[in-house]
Amino acid sequence: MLQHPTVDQISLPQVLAVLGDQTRLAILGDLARRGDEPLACAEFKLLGSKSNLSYHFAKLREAGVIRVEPCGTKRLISLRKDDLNARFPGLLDSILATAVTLPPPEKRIEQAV
Amino acid sequence: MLQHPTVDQISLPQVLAVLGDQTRLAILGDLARRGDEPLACAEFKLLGSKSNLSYHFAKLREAGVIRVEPCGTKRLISLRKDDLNARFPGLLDSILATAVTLPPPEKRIEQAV
DNA sequence: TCCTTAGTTCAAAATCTATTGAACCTTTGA
DNA sequence: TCAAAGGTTCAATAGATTTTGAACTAAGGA
Repeated sequence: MLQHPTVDQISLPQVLAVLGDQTRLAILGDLARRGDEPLACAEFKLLGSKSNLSYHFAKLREAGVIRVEPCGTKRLISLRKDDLNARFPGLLDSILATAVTLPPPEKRIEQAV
Repeated sequence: MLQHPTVDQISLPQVLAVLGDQTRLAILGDLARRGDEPLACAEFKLLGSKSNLSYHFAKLREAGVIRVEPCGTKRLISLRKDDLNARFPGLLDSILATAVTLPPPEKRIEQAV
């Protein structure tokens, strides 16, 4: 099973450090724009290579920002909205408000089909 | 004069990246605990060496998190509370709520007089 | 004027983070 | 059973960040 921190193991410095990155903020923006629907890793492919995304998902998961659940050959990514709200009230909302408006990193443009 | 970004130049990824660091979060915690009183650099000396703090203050200033004003031979550090609230409503408050409770980095303990 | 206080700057070293591609694993469907 | 889809892991590299100490600067007071 994939390791996820419990709510009280989520650390502010770690969450901030993990979200202080264009690619990971773009992942958050995509998740938020799609509502509460969990997305498979492949949905984010414009943001980087498979292995690079895998790295970013692990960072987000270890920090407690996303949940990753195996589902067949896929893995579904979802935001740990309730957990983050419980731990740091107001934080996620204020970040998402801006994250959904952020221009995506260069790569997405270059690789756009 | 010291360069400070204007309110609309403040960038979320940069603010988050800058605050995703124990030392800088501790600086924020100290500022918040002292109310709105500006503090001189030397007040933070338990958090690191002079040159190291100078580096962290520059990072915080460049990201738009603090304001640094010369005052005699000192420099007074203050939080850009209003500017951050205007740019990212709710963000600073939710971070401060936790930052003021955070255990200080190891160094402070070792160097405590 | 000279000294002290307070902080900056610089270059070097140490450390950490992100990115890549190749090889791999696991589940599912044919 | 085999192949494909969807991801992970690893080692290597590149790049960025943090830390250090020594040398420096600027303002204020004796």
